[in-house]
Amino acid sequence: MDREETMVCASMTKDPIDKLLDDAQSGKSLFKNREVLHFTFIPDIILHREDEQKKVTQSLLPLLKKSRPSNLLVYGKPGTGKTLVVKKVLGKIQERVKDNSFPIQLLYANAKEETTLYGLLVKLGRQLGLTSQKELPSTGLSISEVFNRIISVIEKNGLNTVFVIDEIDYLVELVSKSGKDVFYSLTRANERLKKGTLTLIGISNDLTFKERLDPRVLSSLSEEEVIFTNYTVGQINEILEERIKVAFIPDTVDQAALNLCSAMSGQEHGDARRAIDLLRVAGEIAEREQSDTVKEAHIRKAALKMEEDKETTALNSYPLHEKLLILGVMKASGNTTGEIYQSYKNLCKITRQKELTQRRITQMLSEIEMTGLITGKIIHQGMHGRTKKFNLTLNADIVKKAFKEDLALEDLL
DNA sequence: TGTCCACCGGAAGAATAGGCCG
DNA sequence: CGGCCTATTCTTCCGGTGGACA
Repeated sequence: MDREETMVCASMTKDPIDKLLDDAQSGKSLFKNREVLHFTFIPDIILHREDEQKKVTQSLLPLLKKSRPSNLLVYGKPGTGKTLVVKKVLGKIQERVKDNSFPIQLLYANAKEETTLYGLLVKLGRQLGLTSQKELPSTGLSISEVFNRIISVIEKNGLNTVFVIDEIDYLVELVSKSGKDVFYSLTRANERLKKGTLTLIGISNDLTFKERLDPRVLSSLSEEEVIFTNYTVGQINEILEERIKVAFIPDTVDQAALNLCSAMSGQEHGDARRAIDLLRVAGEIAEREQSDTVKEAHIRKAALKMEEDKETTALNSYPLHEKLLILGVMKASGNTTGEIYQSYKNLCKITRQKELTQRRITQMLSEIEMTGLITGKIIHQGMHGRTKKFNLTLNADIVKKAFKEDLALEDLL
């Protein structure tokens, strides 16, 4: 991608920018194939996941025989290849079944990316061909109506659908907020279908989320379970080596850098995604610095950069009032809820926004606290009442940098 | 020992924004 | 269009809290 874009620009010549670009291009590249360093790039071999692949495949075998497999629950920490394996297996099954008049429709949604239950269902519906606003409006219908429409498409076309819901633990949150029992309908949808089938594959990072689930739902959702273990540092090392072979020009990654990279992401979480991303970013940094090889220092820099980027995107994805509130936390004279609320009200006045009530603000603070951008702690001050004190966990400069682009906040920075 | 601060956080329902249907 | 539906966000209301201070 990057490379293509630069080429397009460079072909237009004359500009001083192009000069720079030309120079950069003629400088040596460390990469052979950068694509491979995206975790989601699926190579044919997914290392060290043989058991899991086998289990997932086994539980989905009925699809080949035109019958409905059990619903499936997949557990594992982030970066353990859960989604990759599921997608790979389903892809292969789809491939085999393509010509025997038994099409499999694959639907994928990530519950974390949707703020509402409705949004999640719509996302799934869209993949079933309910694309137009008319067929499936993005708001306004009742949940059960959306559900009925999805079911009726499946029925009408006699589809065999596989719903893959990533981070399904998050869906429990969404459901519990609105009280509707969509989960139940989903897991039991087959009883309503005369033609076509519906198989649910839930992917979860949180091993404890079962406890929060309605037992009726649980029994039908986790007919089969596959647990993905964390990668060990050694395994991550091998995975990286494998990708390095394809992605980099030979001998451009120092052994020390490789070791550091697998250690940094492996020890704590066993997270291969992070390891691969880290390596890619480090490679890019090294290249920009015109270094011949990727060194330990580049890995460290990359780790910093990734941390910052993560925070920046998290900050930017907040709605306006949450942003104002975060700024409020930054600018407040103290860090108790009352002081933060005052500060927030002030910012509202400046930006001419209607201020929300303190109740709502405390709720927002708790929500932001969940994501880890701020930390809160309840303290009792005797006569001076009870309050919760909040602290920003990130650097104020990063917040400023992140919010700079938001026009509504321009005056505040 | 009792008071009382300053806010917590649950519950309920109003407000808003959209779609249906006659 | 008007009446009625739902989902989601926000407000209103309020009982509850733990310890410093009188």
